[in-house]
Amino acid sequence: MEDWGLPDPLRGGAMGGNGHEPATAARRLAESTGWLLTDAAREITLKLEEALKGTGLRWRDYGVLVVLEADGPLSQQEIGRRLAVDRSTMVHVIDVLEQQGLVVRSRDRADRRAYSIELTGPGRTLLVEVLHPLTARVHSGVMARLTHEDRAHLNRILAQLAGGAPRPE
Amino acid sequence: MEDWGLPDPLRGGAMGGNGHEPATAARRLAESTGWLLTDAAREITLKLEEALKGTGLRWRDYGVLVVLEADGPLSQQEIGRRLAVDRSTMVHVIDVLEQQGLVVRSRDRADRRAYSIELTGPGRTLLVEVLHPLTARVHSGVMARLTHEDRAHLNRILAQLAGGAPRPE
DNA sequence: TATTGTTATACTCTATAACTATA
DNA sequence: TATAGTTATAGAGTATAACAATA
Repeated sequence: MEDWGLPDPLRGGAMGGNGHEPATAARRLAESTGWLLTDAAREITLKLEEALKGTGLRWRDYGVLVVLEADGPLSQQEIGRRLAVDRSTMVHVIDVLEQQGLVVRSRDRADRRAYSIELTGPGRTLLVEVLHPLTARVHSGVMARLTHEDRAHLNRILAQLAGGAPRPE
Repeated sequence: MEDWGLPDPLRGGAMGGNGHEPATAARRLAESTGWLLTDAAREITLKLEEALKGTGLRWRDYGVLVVLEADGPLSQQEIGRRLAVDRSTMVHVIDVLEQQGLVVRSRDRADRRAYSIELTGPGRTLLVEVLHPLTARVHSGVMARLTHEDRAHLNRILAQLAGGAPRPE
Protein backbone atom coordinates (compact mmCIF):
# COMPACT_ATOMS: atom_id res chain seq x y z
CA MET A 1 0.00 0.00 0.00
CA GLU A 2 2.98 2.20 0.25
CA ASP A 3 2.94 4.70 -2.53
CA TRP A 4 6.51 5.63 -3.10
CA GLY A 5 5.48 8.03 -5.74
CA LEU A 6 8.45 7.05 -7.80
CA PRO A 7 9.06 6.78 -11.46
CA ASP A 8 7.99 3.31 -12.49
CA PRO A 9 11.39 2.16 -13.66
CA LEU A 10 12.77 2.75 -10.20
CA ARG A 11 10.32 0.40 -8.65
CA GLY A 12 12.27 -2.49 -9.97
CA GLY A 13 10.84 -5.26 -12.04
CA ALA A 14 8.75 -6.44 -9.15
CA MET A 15 5.46 -5.03 -10.27
CA GLY A 16 3.35 -8.15 -10.43
CA GLY A 17 1.74 -7.65 -13.81
CA ASN A 18 3.50 -8.78 -16.90
CA GLY A 19 3.31 -5.49 -18.69
CA HIS A 20 7.04 -5.93 -18.84
CA GLU A 21 8.37 -2.96 -20.70
CA PRO A 22 12.12 -3.21 -20.97
CA ALA A 23 13.26 0.00 -19.38
CA THR A 24 16.13 1.50 -21.28
CA ALA A 25 19.02 3.00 -19.38
CA ALA A 26 18.13 6.35 -20.80
CA ARG A 27 14.61 6.02 -19.50
CA ARG A 28 15.58 4.79 -16.08
CA LEU A 29 18.25 7.42 -15.58
CA ALA A 30 16.08 10.08 -17.11
CA GLU A 31 13.45 9.41 -14.48
CA SER A 32 15.78 9.07 -11.57
CA THR A 33 15.61 12.35 -9.74
CA GLY A 34 18.99 11.71 -8.18
CA TRP A 35 20.61 11.50 -11.55
CA LEU A 36 18.78 14.41 -13.03
CA LEU A 37 19.68 16.59 -10.10
CA THR A 38 23.32 15.61 -10.27
CA ASP A 39 23.51 16.25 -14.00
CA ALA A 40 21.73 19.56 -13.85
CA ALA A 41 23.82 20.72 -10.89
CA ARG A 42 27.04 19.73 -12.63
CA GLU A 43 26.09 21.52 -15.80
CA ILE A 44 25.10 24.77 -14.19
CA THR A 45 28.05 24.74 -11.82
CA LEU A 46 30.47 24.27 -14.70
CA LYS A 47 28.98 27.25 -16.49
CA LEU A 48 29.05 29.40 -13.39
CA GLU A 49 32.66 28.53 -12.65
CA GLU A 50 33.56 29.26 -16.23
CA ALA A 51 31.84 32.62 -16.11
CA LEU A 52 33.58 33.53 -12.85
CA LYS A 53 37.00 32.60 -14.17
CA GLY A 54 38.10 36.12 -14.91
CA THR A 55 37.26 37.34 -11.41
CA GLY A 56 39.62 35.05 -9.53
CA LEU A 57 36.66 33.83 -7.51
CA ARG A 58 34.91 30.50 -7.32
CA TRP A 59 31.20 29.88 -7.27
CA ARG A 60 31.44 29.15 -3.56
CA ASP A 61 33.23 32.43 -2.89
CA TYR A 62 30.32 34.18 -4.49
CA GLY A 63 28.08 32.32 -2.07
CA VAL A 64 30.02 33.71 0.88
CA LEU A 65 29.68 37.23 -0.44
CA VAL A 66 25.97 36.81 -1.02
CA VAL A 67 25.42 35.57 2.51
CA LEU A 68 27.39 38.45 3.92
CA GLU A 69 25.60 40.98 1.75
CA ALA A 70 22.28 40.00 3.19
CA ASP A 71 23.05 38.89 6.74
CA GLY A 72 26.57 39.98 7.56
CA PRO A 73 28.64 40.43 9.51
CA LEU A 74 28.93 36.76 10.51
CA SER A 75 31.56 34.48 11.99
CA GLN A 76 33.50 32.16 9.69
CA GLN A 77 31.81 29.18 11.19
CA GLU A 78 28.35 30.61 10.70
CA ILE A 79 29.03 31.30 7.05
CA GLY A 80 30.33 27.78 6.66
CA ARG A 81 27.27 26.36 8.33
CA ARG A 82 25.01 28.06 5.84
CA LEU A 83 27.03 26.86 2.86
CA ALA A 84 27.76 23.36 4.17
CA VAL A 85 31.49 24.06 4.40
CA ASP A 86 33.71 22.93 7.26
CA ARG A 87 35.25 25.63 9.46
CA SER A 88 38.77 24.47 8.57
CA THR A 89 37.96 24.93 4.92
CA MET A 90 36.40 28.30 5.61
CA VAL A 91 39.77 29.60 6.78
CA HIS A 92 41.18 29.38 3.26
CA VAL A 93 38.03 30.67 1.67
CA ILE A 94 38.05 33.79 3.82
CA ASP A 95 41.82 34.16 3.30
CA VAL A 96 41.26 34.52 -0.42
CA LEU A 97 38.43 37.00 -0.07
CA GLU A 98 40.37 39.04 2.46
CA GLN A 99 43.48 39.13 0.30
CA GLN A 100 41.36 40.52 -2.50
CA GLY A 101 39.98 43.16 -0.18
CA LEU A 102 36.40 41.97 -0.51
CA VAL A 103 35.89 41.17 3.17
CA VAL A 104 37.58 42.11 6.43
CA ARG A 105 38.25 40.13 9.57
CA SER A 106 37.79 41.86 12.88
CA ARG A 107 37.41 40.35 16.32
CA ASP A 108 33.89 39.96 17.55
CA ARG A 109 33.72 42.14 20.67
CA ALA A 110 31.12 39.97 22.32
CA ASP A 111 33.16 36.79 21.77
CA ARG A 112 36.80 37.41 21.12
CA ARG A 113 37.42 33.88 19.90
CA ALA A 114 35.38 34.55 16.80
CA TYR A 115 35.91 36.86 13.87
CA SER A 116 33.32 39.20 12.57
CA ILE A 117 33.53 38.83 8.80
CA GLU A 118 32.19 41.81 6.96
CA LEU A 119 31.82 42.88 3.36
CA THR A 120 34.00 45.83 2.35
CA GLY A 121 32.90 48.61 0.06
CA PRO A 122 34.81 47.13 -2.86
CA GLY A 123 33.28 43.76 -2.05
CA ARG A 124 29.80 45.20 -2.20
CA THR A 125 30.59 47.03 -5.39
CA LEU A 126 32.00 43.93 -7.03
CA LEU A 127 28.84 42.05 -6.15
CA VAL A 128 26.50 44.65 -7.57
CA GLU A 129 28.45 45.63 -10.64
CA VAL A 130 30.08 42.37 -11.66
CA LEU A 131 29.11 39.21 -9.84
CA HIS A 132 25.35 39.50 -9.71
CA PRO A 133 25.05 40.41 -13.38
CA LEU A 134 27.51 37.66 -14.30
CA THR A 135 25.72 34.89 -12.48
CA ALA A 136 22.35 36.21 -13.53
CA ARG A 137 23.42 35.91 -17.13
CA VAL A 138 24.47 32.32 -16.68
CA HIS A 139 21.22 31.49 -14.98
CA SER A 140 19.08 33.08 -17.61
CA GLY A 141 21.03 31.27 -20.28
CA VAL A 142 20.32 27.94 -18.68
CA MET A 143 16.76 28.79 -17.75
CA ALA A 144 16.01 30.00 -21.25
CA ARG A 145 15.16 26.42 -22.04
CA LEU A 146 12.22 26.60 -19.68
CA THR A 147 8.96 28.44 -19.74
CA HIS A 148 8.50 31.20 -17.22
CA GLU A 149 6.07 29.02 -15.40
CA ASP A 150 8.54 26.15 -15.19
CA ARG A 151 11.26 28.40 -13.87
CA ALA A 152 9.14 29.44 -10.94
CA HIS A 153 8.00 25.87 -10.43
CA LEU A 154 11.55 24.58 -10.43
CA ASN A 155 12.84 26.95 -7.81
CA ARG A 156 9.86 26.41 -5.57
CA ILE A 157 10.12 22.63 -5.80
CA LEU A 158 13.88 22.61 -5.29
CA ALA A 159 13.55 24.81 -2.24
CA GLN A 160 11.10 22.31 -0.80
CA LEU A 161 13.41 19.42 -1.59
CA ALA A 162 16.57 20.91 -0.19
CA GLY A 163 14.94 22.74 2.65
CA GLY A 164 13.36 19.63 4.01
CA ALA A 165 10.08 21.41 4.32
CA PRO A 166 7.24 18.94 4.73
CA ARG A 167 4.70 18.89 1.99
CA PRO A 168 1.88 21.24 2.87
CA GLU A 169 -1.53 19.58 2.75
CA MET B 1 15.71 17.69 10.61
CA GLU B 2 18.79 18.39 8.68
CA ASP B 3 19.88 21.84 7.80
CA TRP B 4 21.38 21.82 4.39
CA GLY B 5 22.75 25.22 4.77
CA LEU B 6 20.56 26.90 2.25
CA PRO B 7 21.54 30.50 2.47
CA ASP B 8 18.63 32.21 4.10
CA PRO B 9 18.67 35.13 1.72
CA LEU B 10 18.14 32.66 -1.07
CA ARG B 11 15.14 31.03 0.44
CA GLY B 12 12.80 33.83 -0.28
CA GLY B 13 11.36 36.18 2.19
CA ALA B 14 10.16 39.67 1.69
CA MET B 15 9.49 40.55 -1.89
CA GLY B 16 9.93 44.24 -2.19
CA GLY B 17 7.93 45.12 -5.24
CA ASN B 18 9.15 48.62 -5.88
CA GLY B 19 12.57 47.82 -7.17
CA HIS B 20 14.47 49.54 -4.44
CA GLU B 21 15.64 46.54 -2.46
CA PRO B 22 19.44 46.40 -2.63
CA ALA B 23 19.46 43.46 -4.97
CA THR B 24 18.90 40.89 -2.26
CA ALA B 25 16.20 38.46 -1.33
CA ALA B 26 13.72 38.66 -4.16
CA ARG B 27 16.09 38.94 -7.08
CA ARG B 28 18.62 36.59 -5.65
CA LEU B 29 16.00 33.93 -5.15
CA ALA B 30 14.99 34.10 -8.76
CA GLU B 31 18.59 33.55 -9.80
CA SER B 32 19.54 30.98 -7.22
CA THR B 33 18.76 27.87 -9.18
CA GLY B 34 22.42 26.94 -9.11
CA TRP B 35 22.38 26.88 -5.34
CA LEU B 36 19.15 25.07 -5.05
CA LEU B 37 20.28 22.42 -7.50
CA THR B 38 23.58 21.93 -5.75
CA ASP B 39 21.96 21.60 -2.36
CA ALA B 40 19.25 19.24 -3.53
CA ALA B 41 21.77 17.11 -5.41
CA ARG B 42 24.05 16.93 -2.39
CA GLU B 43 21.23 15.91 -0.11
CA ILE B 44 19.89 13.15 -2.29
CA THR B 45 23.36 11.87 -3.16
CA LEU B 46 24.31 11.64 0.51
CA LYS B 47 21.20 9.64 1.23
CA LEU B 48 21.74 7.33 -1.70
CA GLU B 49 25.36 6.71 -0.76
CA GLU B 50 24.30 6.04 2.80
CA ALA B 51 21.67 3.56 1.68
CA LEU B 52 24.15 1.77 -0.60
CA LYS B 53 26.76 1.51 2.13
CA GLY B 54 26.04 -2.11 2.96
CA THR B 55 26.40 -3.22 -0.64
CA GLY B 56 29.99 -2.12 -1.12
CA LEU B 57 28.87 -0.08 -4.10
CA ARG B 58 28.74 3.64 -4.75
CA TRP B 59 25.92 5.57 -6.35
CA ARG B 60 27.98 5.83 -9.51
CA ASP B 61 28.53 2.07 -9.60
CA TYR B 62 24.79 1.67 -9.57
CA GLY B 63 24.65 3.95 -12.57
CA VAL B 64 27.03 1.70 -14.46
CA LEU B 65 24.91 -1.34 -13.71
CA VAL B 66 21.74 0.45 -14.76
CA VAL B 67 23.27 1.46 -18.06
CA LEU B 68 24.47 -2.08 -18.68
CA GLU B 69 21.16 -3.61 -17.68
CA ALA B 70 19.34 -1.72 -20.36
CA ASP B 71 21.87 -1.15 -23.11
CA GLY B 72 24.79 -3.48 -22.44
CA PRO B 73 27.19 -4.80 -23.36
CA LEU B 74 29.14 -1.60 -23.84
CA SER B 75 32.76 -0.51 -23.86
CA GLN B 76 34.24 1.14 -20.80
CA GLN B 77 34.54 4.39 -22.63
CA GLU B 78 30.95 4.36 -23.79
CA ILE B 79 29.71 3.76 -20.26
CA GLY B 80 31.88 6.61 -19.07
CA ARG B 81 30.54 8.87 -21.78
CA ARG B 82 27.00 8.31 -20.61
CA LEU B 83 27.83 8.98 -16.97
CA ALA B 84 30.26 11.85 -17.52
CA VAL B 85 33.20 9.82 -16.20
CA ASP B 86 36.67 9.87 -17.74
CA ARG B 87 37.90 6.63 -19.31
CA SER B 88 40.89 6.52 -16.97
CA THR B 89 38.54 6.67 -14.03
CA MET B 90 36.31 4.01 -15.59
CA VAL B 91 39.15 1.52 -15.30
CA HIS B 92 38.91 1.53 -11.52
CA VAL B 93 35.13 1.59 -11.52
CA ILE B 94 34.93 -1.51 -13.69
CA ASP B 95 37.71 -3.14 -11.66
CA VAL B 96 35.52 -2.97 -8.57
CA LEU B 97 32.43 -4.29 -10.29
CA GLU B 98 34.38 -7.10 -11.91
CA GLN B 99 36.00 -8.13 -8.62
CA GLN B 100 32.53 -8.40 -7.13
CA GLY B 101 31.43 -10.57 -10.02
CA LEU B 102 28.75 -8.14 -11.15
CA VAL B 103 30.19 -7.53 -14.61
CA VAL B 104 32.65 -9.30 -16.90
CA ARG B 105 35.26 -7.97 -19.29
CA SER B 106 35.67 -9.67 -22.62
CA ARG B 107 37.33 -8.42 -25.77
CA ASP B 108 35.05 -6.89 -28.34
CA ARG B 109 35.43 -9.08 -31.42
CA ALA B 110 34.68 -6.27 -33.80
CA ASP B 111 37.25 -3.97 -32.20
CA ARG B 112 39.85 -5.77 -30.18
CA ARG B 113 41.11 -2.59 -28.53
CA ALA B 114 37.89 -2.31 -26.59
CA TYR B 115 36.32 -4.43 -23.91
CA SER B 116 32.78 -5.59 -24.02
CA ILE B 117 31.49 -5.01 -20.51
CA GLU B 118 28.51 -7.15 -19.66
CA LEU B 119 26.27 -7.68 -16.65
CA THR B 120 26.58 -11.11 -15.05
CA GLY B 121 23.65 -13.10 -13.69
CA PRO B 122 24.50 -12.14 -10.11
CA GLY B 123 24.81 -8.55 -11.23
CA ARG B 124 21.35 -8.61 -12.72
CA THR B 125 19.93 -10.29 -9.66
CA LEU B 126 21.50 -7.76 -7.33
CA LEU B 127 19.97 -4.96 -9.35
CA VAL B 128 16.48 -6.36 -9.28
CA GLU B 129 16.38 -7.70 -5.75
CA VAL B 130 18.47 -5.17 -3.88
CA LEU B 131 19.63 -2.07 -5.70
CA HIS B 132 16.47 -0.97 -7.47
CA PRO B 133 14.32 -1.32 -4.34
CA LEU B 134 16.97 0.38 -2.24
CA THR B 135 17.34 3.44 -4.42
CA ALA B 136 13.61 3.60 -4.98
CA ARG B 137 13.07 3.84 -1.25
CA VAL B 138 15.51 6.71 -0.94
CA HIS B 139 13.88 8.55 -3.78
CA SER B 140 10.45 8.10 -2.35
CA GLY B 141 11.61 9.34 1.01
CA VAL B 142 12.92 12.53 -0.50
CA MET B 143 10.05 13.00 -2.91
CA ALA B 144 7.50 12.48 -0.17
CA ARG B 145 7.82 16.18 0.50
CA LEU B 146 6.31 16.93 -2.88
CA THR B 147 2.89 16.53 -4.35
CA HIS B 148 2.47 13.95 -7.06
CA GLU B 149 2.11 16.73 -9.56
CA ASP B 150 5.33 18.37 -8.45
CA ARG B 151 7.23 15.10 -8.69
CA ALA B 152 6.33 14.71 -12.33
CA HIS B 153 7.00 18.38 -12.95
CA LEU B 154 10.40 18.21 -11.35
CA ASN B 155 11.67 15.32 -13.40
CA ARG B 156 10.39 16.77 -16.63
CA ILE B 157 11.94 20.16 -15.95
CA LEU B 158 15.25 18.69 -14.83
CA ALA B 159 15.43 16.54 -17.92
CA GLN B 160 14.99 19.65 -20.03
CA LEU B 161 17.65 21.49 -18.08
CA ALA B 162 20.28 18.79 -18.14
CA GLY B 163 19.44 17.51 -21.56
CA GLY B 164 19.94 20.85 -23.14
CA ALA B 165 16.72 20.41 -25.01
CA PRO B 166 15.49 23.73 -26.34
CA ARG B 167 12.26 24.95 -24.90
CA PRO B 168 9.38 23.84 -27.03
CA GLU B 169 7.15 26.70 -28.03
C1' DT C 1 47.35 8.57 -37.63
C1' DA C 2 43.62 7.72 -34.32
C1' DT C 3 41.55 5.18 -30.57
C1' DT C 4 40.84 1.76 -26.20
C1' DG C 5 42.43 0.59 -22.20
C1' DT C 6 45.97 1.23 -18.94
C1' DT C 7 49.25 3.26 -15.70
C1' DA C 8 51.61 6.76 -13.19
C1' DT C 9 51.28 10.97 -11.57
C1' DA C 10 49.80 15.28 -9.97
C1' DC C 11 46.32 18.19 -8.58
C1' DT C 12 42.06 19.61 -6.16
C1' DC C 13 39.14 19.30 -2.56
C1' DT C 14 37.92 18.29 1.89
C1' DA C 15 37.88 16.60 6.46
C1' DT C 16 40.40 15.19 10.90
C1' DA C 17 42.96 16.04 14.70
C1' DA C 18 45.76 18.75 17.46
C1' DC C 19 46.91 23.35 19.00
C1' DT C 20 45.85 28.56 20.86
C1' DA C 21 43.13 31.74 22.75
C1' DT C 22 39.29 32.73 24.54
C1' DA C 23 34.74 31.53 27.00
C1' DT D 1 35.16 21.95 29.87
C1' DA D 2 33.73 23.87 25.50
C1' DT D 3 34.24 26.67 21.34
C1' DA D 4 36.35 29.76 17.15
C1' DG D 5 39.95 29.87 14.47
C1' DT D 6 44.16 27.85 12.79
C1' DT D 7 47.42 24.51 10.99
C1' DA D 8 49.32 20.27 9.23
C1' DT D 9 48.22 16.43 7.15
C1' DA D 10 46.01 12.60 5.07
C1' DG D 11 42.55 10.72 2.15
C1' DA D 12 39.38 10.58 -1.64
C1' DG D 13 38.50 11.69 -6.17
C1' DT D 14 39.71 13.06 -10.54
C1' DA D 15 42.09 14.37 -14.63
C1' DT D 16 46.42 14.51 -17.64
C1' DA D 17 49.78 12.55 -20.23
C1' DA D 18 52.29 8.89 -21.98
C1' DC D 19 52.43 3.97 -23.54
C1' DA D 20 50.89 -0.59 -25.82
C1' DA D 21 47.81 -2.89 -28.72
C1' DT D 22 44.78 -2.40 -32.29
C1' DA D 23 42.25 0.09 -35.88
